[in-house]
Amino acid sequence: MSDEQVAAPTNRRRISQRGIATRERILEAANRLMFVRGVNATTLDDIREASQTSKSQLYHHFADKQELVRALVKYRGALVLQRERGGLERLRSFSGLVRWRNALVKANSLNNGRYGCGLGSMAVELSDQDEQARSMLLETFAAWEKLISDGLHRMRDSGALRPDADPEKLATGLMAALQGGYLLANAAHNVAPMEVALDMALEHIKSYLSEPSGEPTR
Amino acid sequence: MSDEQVAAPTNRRRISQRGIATRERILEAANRLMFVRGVNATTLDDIREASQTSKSQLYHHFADKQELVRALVKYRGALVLQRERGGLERLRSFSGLVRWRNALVKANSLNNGRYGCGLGSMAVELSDQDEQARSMLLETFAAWEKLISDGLHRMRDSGALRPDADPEKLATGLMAALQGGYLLANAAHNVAPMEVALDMALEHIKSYLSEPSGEPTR
DNA sequence: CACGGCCAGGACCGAATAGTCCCGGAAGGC
DNA sequence: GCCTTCCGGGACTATTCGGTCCTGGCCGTG
Repeated sequence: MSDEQVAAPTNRRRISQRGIATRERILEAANRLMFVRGVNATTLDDIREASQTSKSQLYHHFADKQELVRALVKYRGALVLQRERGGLERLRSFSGLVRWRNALVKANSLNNGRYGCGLGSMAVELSDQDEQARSMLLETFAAWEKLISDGLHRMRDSGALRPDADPEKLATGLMAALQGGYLLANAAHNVAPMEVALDMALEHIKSYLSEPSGEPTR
Repeated sequence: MSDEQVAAPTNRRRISQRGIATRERILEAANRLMFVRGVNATTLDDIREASQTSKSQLYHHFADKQELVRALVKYRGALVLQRERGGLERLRSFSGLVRWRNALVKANSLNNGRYGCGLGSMAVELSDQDEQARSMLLETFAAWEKLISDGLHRMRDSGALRPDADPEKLATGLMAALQGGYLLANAAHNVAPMEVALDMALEHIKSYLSEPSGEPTR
């Protein structure tokens, strides 16, 4: 772990492109398998096989399973944030939110609602058993919510949202609806509940839109 | 399971009060432990120890761990529905919903948001690994939502809710907000997100209240 | 009061899975 | 072009945990 700190006299490069590729392959396999089976139900042998590597590599790149899981939390968090940045960074209007909603629903409908949210599932499974994983997930959720609330702030600044709208609370509510929607959709093997949940959150945000464009509740 | 059906000639009582008590003790212990550690992270030895019983009892009352987990799903589902029936059966007004919300938040705040919803956590952990458990959880969620939507129907029939309110969708949205709130609160070790989520859902329902009592959006 | 069935206890077994070790071989510097 | 260094492979070990089995004793019944 921290023995990279101990710089040997001769500049030794402990990084190698092949090594990085292997590490990536392991994480990618862990990501796939743990997404569908859950973290605890996935064995290291499953991962080894799926990643076309070996035990020694797993333990070369990760101290133990817990470390691998933590690395996965980081990995998956980065993936989600990157994806979400694409959909939210330029958010400036309500219709942008609708497009964002549609993209999430569409993606999840490919699985018929199964598996839920990569981050949400891990949060449920790990929050009570790995404090460090929990706090990383918490940060990721915060960053994700911030992408949303930043967009809402822009909408408020531009006058699209009324001044009394609270972007942070709206973002939290939307995130909860999203996560709850994922959860119910997973239990139902059907995206419908997720759609209903997101539509509720969007209607709630809609109720904070400024008058000009019409504010009929229905 | 169904071998009680096969009635032997002589009326043999296979039930005994002590046996029932033991079974109950096992389920109660499993309920407690799996609530805080999660299902997969709880071992049968943990349960045996916590319930002051032995291995043979576990396997006397349950065929295997999976059966125990399924029994727990039923057990916990019954508990939740019973609790929720108390809070929702007489629901007739918006303030009743607020009281219901407050009770849930208060209960969860005792854990500082930890552990989440007993049903929701199981749904996440089991949906991808036990089809039967998933469908039982799905039914339980449906029954829970029905308690809510029945109340909303009563409110609509009495004129408290506008005719264009859709009790089923509102109930699904509320349930998603609740589950998402539990999830975020668990990750944060803080009930705040759950409160925000529930308040969003309640405000959404509020927007469907009839005019007379005032309909200020804010 | 004796007998038989059911329940509690816990030692024991086997499989699965996390984690270790050693060797072969490729890559890159001297 | 050799030699050190690090990466990859997979056999091996240890442990945990689900599941079995045998023993003893309590309880109700004839």
